[in-house]
Amino acid sequence: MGATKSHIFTTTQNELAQVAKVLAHPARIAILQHISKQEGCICTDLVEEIGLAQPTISQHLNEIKKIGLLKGTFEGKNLCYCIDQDRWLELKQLMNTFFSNITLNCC
Amino acid sequence: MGATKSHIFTTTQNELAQVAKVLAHPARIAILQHISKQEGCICTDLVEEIGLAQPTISQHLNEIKKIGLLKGTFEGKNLCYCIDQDRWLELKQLMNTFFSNITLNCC
DNA sequence: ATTTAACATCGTAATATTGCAATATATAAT
DNA sequence: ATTATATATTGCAATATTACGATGTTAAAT
Repeated sequence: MGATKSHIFTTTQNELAQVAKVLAHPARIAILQHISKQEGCICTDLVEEIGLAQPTISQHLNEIKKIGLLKGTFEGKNLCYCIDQDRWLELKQLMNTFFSNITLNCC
Repeated sequence: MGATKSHIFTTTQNELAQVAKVLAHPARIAILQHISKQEGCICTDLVEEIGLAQPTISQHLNEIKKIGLLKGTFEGKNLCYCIDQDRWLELKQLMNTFFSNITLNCC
């Protein structure tokens, strides 16, 4: 025991939870907001901006990447990437649908 | 180390992450969806519906309660509660604002 | 007053997350 | 080729989450 029992839930329920999990850390919220503030792709020092150690930032970026939210060049000296528009709108839609489908017919 | 460094982030960033954290489990998504399907307040067997043990469900309900999303009677034999409308709309708004404020000006 | 039913709490095991130092890798610059 | 710089990976410690059995609590029913 201790692990989430994903198999007893629907695909959508698991998907929603997975997206929420990525957003469930202030560092990842901050990273997304910071990328969004940039003009184009981000190539600057996210480590200084956020205030966590480099491996920690790298780890958080990986979580965001896992759900397909980042695209760009990931090799070489300068990492240049940005938010994947299509995926972002997809997830925004998913969240919005969830929030809208909860009907409040009580109290 | 191992604990989230909340103090280096803004109130909004922490708040968003906290809300997302509550949604970051399929059981809690399922619970919210199930309450929403009911006509009025929920007084039925959530344990059977979801398929997790009673203490586990109780724990998840507590997480949802912590961010003020449930209201109703919590004492006695029959637990009757529902989603707090004002709070729900507040959180929906918070999430929506976050998603809308991320601008996609790249690639 | 006892029993029963519904839910909460406690204790604990399994697993996941967070964070960072150390180290590896990969490219650009010299 | 060597050095410098940027990011990834590894390994590990601290903490948090998930799940449930056992037990406690509360109130209605008998």
